Amino acid sequence: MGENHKRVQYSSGMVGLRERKKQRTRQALIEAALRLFEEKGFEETTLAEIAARAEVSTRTFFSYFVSKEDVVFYDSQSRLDLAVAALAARKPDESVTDLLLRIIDVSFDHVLVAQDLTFEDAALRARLVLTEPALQARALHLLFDSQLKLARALHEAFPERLTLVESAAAVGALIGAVKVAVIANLEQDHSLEEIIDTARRAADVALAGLRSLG
Amino acid sequence: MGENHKRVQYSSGMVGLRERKKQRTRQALIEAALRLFEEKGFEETTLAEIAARAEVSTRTFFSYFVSKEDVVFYDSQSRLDLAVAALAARKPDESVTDLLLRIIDVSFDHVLVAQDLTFEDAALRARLVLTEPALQARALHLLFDSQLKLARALHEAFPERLTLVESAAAVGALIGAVKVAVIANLEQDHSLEEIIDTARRAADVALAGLRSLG
DNA sequence: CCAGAAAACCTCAATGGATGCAAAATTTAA
DNA sequence: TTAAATTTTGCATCCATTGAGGTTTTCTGG
Repeated sequence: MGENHKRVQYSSGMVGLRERKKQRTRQALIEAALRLFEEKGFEETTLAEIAARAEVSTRTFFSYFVSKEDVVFYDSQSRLDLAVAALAARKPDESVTDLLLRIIDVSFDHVLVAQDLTFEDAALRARLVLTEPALQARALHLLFDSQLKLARALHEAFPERLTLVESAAAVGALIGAVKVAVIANLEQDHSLEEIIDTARRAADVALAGLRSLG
Repeated sequence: MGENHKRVQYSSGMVGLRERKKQRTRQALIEAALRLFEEKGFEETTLAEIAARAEVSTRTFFSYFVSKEDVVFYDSQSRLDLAVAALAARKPDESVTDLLLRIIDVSFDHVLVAQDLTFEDAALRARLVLTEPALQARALHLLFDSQLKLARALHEAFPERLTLVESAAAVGALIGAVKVAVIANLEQDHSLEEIIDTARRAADVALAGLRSLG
């Protein structure tokens, strides 16, 4: 048994073993948590159980997620990044409303393809968020933060055309309309297509007013 | 010492001793909590301290409020009632947008006069909610619930004119616009008048679109 | 291959919010 | 005055979250 442990040379873009292990631990925690939430519910699952299934100590959980709720929203950051990127990549001739519509579309696409990480967790997450008050509160908080960041980004994208207040009002109106409409309607319809349709109708209501902004 | 303990006769509308004591305990808990949050911050205040200052047991706190955060929002229910009442008391000729504007106004008036319960707690509460993440999450959750209820009430007020989705979109757009705009702007201005002005401008942006609903 | 240095992990202990339960105190109604 | 109904209280307990200190693993430069 000889030389099979040559020194690894890290070229740019290459990640070391440490980093890879971290990603694996993170994934293990996410999967463990989601499976357990699915099997026995959010409240009924303890952190000790999650950590045990992921084979780490309870303490370690908190170096990956700030709270038990947070593990459910593991991809919220990348989602926001996506929206902000869509905003930054605007075409010079694009109107504000077109841009906003495109952001809505990009977000929905993201839900549909779920490139980010595996599973059909989208449905599970939706069920959990709709069911568990703690998760609902966390979701609203994250969404709100995203709105603020989007509003600032929008204002910076159109500094001459939109004031900060107008940007915030636009983002708030659009997302607020979609959010409340979708949730209010959620007890009736079920298919993803219907939900997306509801969202679009709500967005239209909100956007009609935003067109006056130019 | 003789007869100074005659039996109290309860006439209609009169509340018994039990009920009055409950109200007093509730008030004591609210005041104790707010004072302590003001003095040492939300996180730094323990339930034991709140209960001690209100002169009840720690356990009793939880028969009045479901959580530590909840004390801060002691009047959220009556606020919602107010808005729903304003909605129910619509004039037959009033348009949807006028009605929505009136609800916004009613809510602001409520902040300004604070008839409900005492103090200039409004400012303290605003500071706390803006500062403490736990309170912010709770506030967003309560606000969201209110929006859903308002949306349903609006739909029932105009069953022929607005679908549930349209009602929800309208409420979500209006409140979403106001909320995000006010918060986004909060770092700059300070006076209550400026804030209300910001809110009105945001409401205008959202309302412009809602007019298309009739 | 080896010796730090740095990063991740682990164990242990403590804090504090929240809940269930049964006994004790208080208020109401008869 | 007494019994029923309601509140309050004193535990006991659960569990999320955090801090401290020590151990293992990975990385980096000889």
